Amino acid sequence: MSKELPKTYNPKETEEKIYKTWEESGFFTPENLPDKREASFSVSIPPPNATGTLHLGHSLEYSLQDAVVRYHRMKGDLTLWLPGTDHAAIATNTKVEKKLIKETGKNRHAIGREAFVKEVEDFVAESRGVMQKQIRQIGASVDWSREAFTMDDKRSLAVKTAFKKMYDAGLIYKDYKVINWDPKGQTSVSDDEVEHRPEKGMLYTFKYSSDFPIEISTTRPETKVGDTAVAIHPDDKRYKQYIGKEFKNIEFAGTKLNIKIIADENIDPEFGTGAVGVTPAHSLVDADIAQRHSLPMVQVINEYAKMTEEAGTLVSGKKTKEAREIIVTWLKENKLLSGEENIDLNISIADRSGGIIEPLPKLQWFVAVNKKFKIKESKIKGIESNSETTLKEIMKKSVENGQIEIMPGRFNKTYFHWINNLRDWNISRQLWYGHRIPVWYKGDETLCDINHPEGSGWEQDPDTLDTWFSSALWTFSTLGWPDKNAPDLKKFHPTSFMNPGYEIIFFWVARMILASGFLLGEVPFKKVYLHGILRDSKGRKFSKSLDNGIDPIEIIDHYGADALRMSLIIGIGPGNDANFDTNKVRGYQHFANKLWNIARFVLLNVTEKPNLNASLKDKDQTKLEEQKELIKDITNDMEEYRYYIAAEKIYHYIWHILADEIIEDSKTDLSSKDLETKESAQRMLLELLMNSLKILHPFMPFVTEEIYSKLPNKNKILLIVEKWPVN
RNA sequence: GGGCGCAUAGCUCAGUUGGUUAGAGCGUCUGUUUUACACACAGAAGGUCCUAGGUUCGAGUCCUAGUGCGCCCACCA
Repeated sequence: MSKELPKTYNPKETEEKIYKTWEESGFFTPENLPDKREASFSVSIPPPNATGTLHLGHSLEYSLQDAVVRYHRMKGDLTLWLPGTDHAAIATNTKVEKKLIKETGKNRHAIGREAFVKEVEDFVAESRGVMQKQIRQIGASVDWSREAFTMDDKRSLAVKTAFKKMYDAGLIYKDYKVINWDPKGQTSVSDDEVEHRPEKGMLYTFKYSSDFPIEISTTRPETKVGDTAVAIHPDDKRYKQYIGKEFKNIEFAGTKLNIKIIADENIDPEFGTGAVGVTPAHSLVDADIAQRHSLPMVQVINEYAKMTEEAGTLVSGKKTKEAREIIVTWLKENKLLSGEENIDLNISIADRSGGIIEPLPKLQWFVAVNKKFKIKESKIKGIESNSETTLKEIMKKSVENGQIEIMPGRFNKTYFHWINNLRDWNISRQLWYGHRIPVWYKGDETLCDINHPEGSGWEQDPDTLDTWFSSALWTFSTLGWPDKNAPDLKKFHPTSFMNPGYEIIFFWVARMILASGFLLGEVPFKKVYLHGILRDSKGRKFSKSLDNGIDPIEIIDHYGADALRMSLIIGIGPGNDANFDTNKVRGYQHFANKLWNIARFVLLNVTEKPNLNASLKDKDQTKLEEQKELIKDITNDMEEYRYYIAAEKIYHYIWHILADEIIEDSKTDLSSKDLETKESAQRMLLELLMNSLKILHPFMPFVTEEIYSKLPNKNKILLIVEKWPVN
């Protein structure tokens, strides 16, 4: 070799150049891959939110996915890794509105829907550029020619088509129901977007009036002006005599209540007084009771968490918190309050805005998960074509029968538990950024269609869709669906591997299974490898308030992308949280340098034209065979998705076997005057190094590719398309 | 209230189906310019694998109970 390698490996000089070489080679696109490839292997990237820059959690995700993808590419599969971004309606809407207020002092209403959406689109375009650059820097071998966005034209068509198909099947319906309302974000949210936070509260026990026979308990006295019933357990002897009685025009805190006494199995006679004041409009549980007993619904709280006129003269127009105090005072003054007790309770919070959820009755769109429909074509085991099924059953069977394997297996339980308790999915949001609901109204007419209906006077539903509705279609909306004959769809769906965080198993994984099952009659992916949360070195979550965020680009600048990737794979098993420590990254930076110097040593010891067919001495042959055995073992680990173990074994082999033992031992042979001895040693080292580069490449693609380019025994243009050494 | 996870070297964590002297990174100590690498090499110290029982020829690994952390789900009003 003519040129001397520098003493130390410099990732900064190498990485950008190498990534460019890969992109220009076209090998990220499966159609351009060399050799005949039968089996396809496809991965959809979990699309990062278009809200801004990527964090280390993304690096974790891409490090593993890229390793998986590169392994399969080398194995000879027709390999596709499809990139893209998610418009993240609620998150982006919030972020841009905040920015707008900060910069101009105007909120979205002040500038209007059209101008606001434009504002968001500009922001998103900019963010996406940053994110694309970051994905390149980590070395992700994604097919940029297929890049997708959940709001682009193709995905919009998919969303509208999916909506219409579900609407036509009767699985999407509009209804006036009690939903989770976020007064801060001014939108409804689904059950999954509600978080619970423990808080100290007060349990008040009282009667509506002095001549009302039953005491009730509540933590929310302000809602009691909306009560229409008192529920008791049917077997409760204390109250049995009152069942069915109605008390009309009870004077209560500035309003008049009509209370019916009803019996319901779900009431716990042991709790409180054993009697519940039923508030159908402001409790999801009470709304269920109300429905069972056909109780009237009185809305006493509005969208701004203030009391309505219906709430009566005493509290009308007040905030809920003030109303509570007023009513408690009124109860005390009228000697109706018999108990106040400190109690631990959970309050509901909207996960995005942090607003306190107020259950409200509202006209919203829902996906019916328990409603039966006839599935035309099903490849899901346990669900026959042309049979009746439900979305819930699709979600259940797809996993139950093993067509989808979730790793680690313990999450199966979580998944099934969620499905069993699942209620209809509220998919409408009162936001401006997102896919607009493809339904139009004209007078009494309602029309669901992909395009604006012909004729004038049609007005589109103002609501937008839950962002997860479009994400649910991701594995196939990116492959040409709704064109059922799209070549990509045929070749690459179901996808092979999906690598999301466990925190979105409900939001996303379950919804993808639902959507793919209904629309395609098949599963969206075969393997779900869940990853955990990456925390800081002290085990704390990364958060803005702690200001402990680490920019992956800084780490890459300092230690190299290979080192970062390695540190995010080794020792991090599926579904486990991990702490991020720069010391670990530094360790693998040293490893990259070690490999570099192994290559230097080997290249220093081979002639310009080494004899690649030199006959091998027995001991050298043995070294090759031992390495083969190790590679078999590693390959087995990778087939079983134990990348976190495989990478460590490779590390150990290269450093402590190849460098510490084999190279050390070879030094005498390399300086031998016997040509055969010398050439045998040279050949052995070249082959061991070559194989080491191949097996390490999925994990540390840059440094291995760079070294590969300098080796005399390469037989491909680039390492990325080299053949995996065993099969 | 239901479900799940974790507890292994000073620190952060691996340990696949139970099988020889329990591993990695970082840290500590002692040496060493040696055909590459001081981002290195040679060597060393450091572990009752949370506790107590049990199964087994054999347990960090399986079972039971307990202790301490952590997570998820759930509107006991």
